[in-house]
Amino acid sequence: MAFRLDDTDRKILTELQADASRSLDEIARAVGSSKTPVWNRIKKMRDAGIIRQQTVLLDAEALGFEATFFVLIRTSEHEAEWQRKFLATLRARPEVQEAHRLAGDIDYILKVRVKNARAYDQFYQALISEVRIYNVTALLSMEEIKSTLALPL
Amino acid sequence: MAFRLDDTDRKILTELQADASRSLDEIARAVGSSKTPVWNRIKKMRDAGIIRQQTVLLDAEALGFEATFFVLIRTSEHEAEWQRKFLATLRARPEVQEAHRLAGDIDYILKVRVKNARAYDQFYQALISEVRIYNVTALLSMEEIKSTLALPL
DNA sequence: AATGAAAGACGGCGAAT
DNA sequence: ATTCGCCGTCTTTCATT
Repeated sequence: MAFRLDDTDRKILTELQADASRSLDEIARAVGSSKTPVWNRIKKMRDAGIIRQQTVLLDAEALGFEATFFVLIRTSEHEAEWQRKFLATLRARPEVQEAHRLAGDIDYILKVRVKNARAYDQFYQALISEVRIYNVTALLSMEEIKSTLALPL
Repeated sequence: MAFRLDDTDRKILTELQADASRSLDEIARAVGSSKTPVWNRIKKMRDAGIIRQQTVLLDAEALGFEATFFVLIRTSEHEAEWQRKFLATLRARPEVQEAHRLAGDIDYILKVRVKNARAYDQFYQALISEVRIYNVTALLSMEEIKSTLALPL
């Protein structure tokens, strides 16, 4: 899984992360190379799965998604079947933007993005009706200070 | 800031979120329209800031970013100057992918992505040396179950 | 591994409906 | 607000060094 990047690869990824809408020529100029080699490198990284997806970042607030919750979950269940169902539920729910299994006494953390507090409650009710959960703490975000996916290469 | 989207706008955004590398013609076909109207709508949404950025999603693990922490922060300081400095620090630190100010007894949550536990410790030491913090809990992710930015439009 | 050329596809925009 | 269609630019490939 460890992919060897050289300096040029890293520069290309940095440029693409910052703005993937630019033309190959512009990217090439920015990294001090030219079209074809840059194109070949991008293709290689795409094929290797380093570059997963090309997408657009939307303004969630402007689209009416005004509430973000971080949800800390403790469970007493650790059977395979319970976990399978829990994960399937999380994956199926579009308001769940992130879900991680944790080390320590909190078992899972979710990031849930919804239109309002009511929509969160609906999600919460649906979740606990589908799987047994021992303890849930919801942290409500008041302000998104920073949000980026960019990796510091 | 509330932007009025119609059904076609929503479909376009859904398609772009799923794969922004496709041509205008393909997007247009997918949403049941044609090139120019789709182009005009995208331009409008771009200008309105609904579409913020076009970017690539990278495979963090394959690039050696193997540790993700969620960091819960309590502070006793609530002065403007302290907060200004704290936010500036978070924004300047590339390992901080997300930072939210919270309601409730936990004041802030961070998502921190680093190469390994050592790199996290370096971040932590740098953070507490720059600003006074009352209490920090770091939650280590064992498994990323889900990660998406897609909003359910 | 990089350059240059070249075909075809695509974006961007205007005119017309 | 959509269709058609044009032109210039860009992607993608290949031959060459």
